[in-house]
Amino acid sequence: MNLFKIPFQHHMTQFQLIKKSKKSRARLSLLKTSHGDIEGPFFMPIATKGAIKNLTSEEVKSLKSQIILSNTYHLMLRPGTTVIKKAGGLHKFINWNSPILTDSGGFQAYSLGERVRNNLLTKEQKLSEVKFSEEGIEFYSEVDGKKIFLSPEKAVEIQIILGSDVIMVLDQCVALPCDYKKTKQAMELTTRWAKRSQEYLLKNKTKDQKLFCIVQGGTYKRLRLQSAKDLAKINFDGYAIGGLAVGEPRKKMLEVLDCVVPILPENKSHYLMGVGKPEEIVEAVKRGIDMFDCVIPTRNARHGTLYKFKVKSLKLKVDEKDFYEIIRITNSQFEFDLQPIDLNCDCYTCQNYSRAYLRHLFMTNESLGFRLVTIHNLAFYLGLMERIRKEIKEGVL
RNA sequence: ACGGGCGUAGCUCAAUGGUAGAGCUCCAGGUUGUGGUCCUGGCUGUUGCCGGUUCGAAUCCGGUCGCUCGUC
Repeated sequence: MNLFKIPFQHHMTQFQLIKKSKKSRARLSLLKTSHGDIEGPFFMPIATKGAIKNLTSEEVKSLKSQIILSNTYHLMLRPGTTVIKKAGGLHKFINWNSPILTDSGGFQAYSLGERVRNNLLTKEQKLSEVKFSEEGIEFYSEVDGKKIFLSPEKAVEIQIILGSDVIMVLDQCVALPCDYKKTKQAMELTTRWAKRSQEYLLKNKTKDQKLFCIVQGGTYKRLRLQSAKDLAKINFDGYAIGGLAVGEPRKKMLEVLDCVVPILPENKSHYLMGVGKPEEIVEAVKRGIDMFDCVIPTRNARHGTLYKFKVKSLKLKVDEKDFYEIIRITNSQFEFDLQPIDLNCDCYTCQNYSRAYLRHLFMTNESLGFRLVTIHNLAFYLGLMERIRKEIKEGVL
């Protein structure tokens, strides 16, 4: 019997702007969720299928990751919502008590479409097209080839069941280069889907689950502006920028941020999806972005590419892109190198293991190697965000 | 001592008379809301050595050196 059950309050402050930099558009923020508050700018490690590859939830927590990202599309295929519902939601299922953001599946449709277009699928995989319509997206399961239909409502419904703290709207991401007309259609469809998503969520949610919309429009400034304006008229909990870092020059990406971020609601989260390299993250923070996610630290770890700060000083000279370096651990120069990846890193890997040992683990294909360097790369990315927050606090960035 | 087998890239081996190759190693790149423990390139050769046959030899023949197995 819970007599003191507090009803969900829509009016509570969910996003707090702590500080605005005077040197750039960078900001310190606090995003409040029922699984805890998140200090921004922050980075979300990727747990597509409900796991940061090679790590336990406890390990990710001990790295001080404030939030992780999972994926609607992958989880609806396997294990399916029935299992997760029975487990009591995704948090309980994967033993992660902190916030979770779930991506909607729109990007997976785009990615699959690209693979079909470029003939990158293996013979066993079906060469079926991805079809976008007003109603939603039709594509085929990678698991058993079964036809799958994802509408904006369906995507939200699944994310409600997953229990994610931040729900992403279904969107249409276009492959670059893409002509103006097609880009415009995709952008407008994404906005209509965002409205439908919100209507569905407001009718069906029973607890604090935020909804983020997604700005589209390719590399056309006019379309990006229209997208941002249209979405800003609707009261979403956060504003994501999608469809970037998909092959366009970095300069283009920053130009889009320069024109879009200033017209997003100031008192809401700004999320740059899928980005990026360390220097890109810093540049985006300076343009007013609060949230990031990217596969780079975890995927590159598995491919033997490690990240290391070059300078001890907290000052990031990001314009010269010289504040970090890359180590390819399989290079023979590390065969006898008994020092840690980074002497100044306090991660579990650097405290206990040498480059020579990590190289040995990679050369012999021991899965422990993947675990240890994934831990380090995430420590690097999360440490980068910590430095960024500190520099904004100190008025440096 | 006799008989058989083998000798090709740093390593393991392909190529049976017609442009000397692969895998691993090594080196250099790449990876951006994970369908990826992956992808792209690059370096490396007096084919043990000497001679012969042939338009042409890693390949066939003779010799020689080395390794290996077997028999006495």
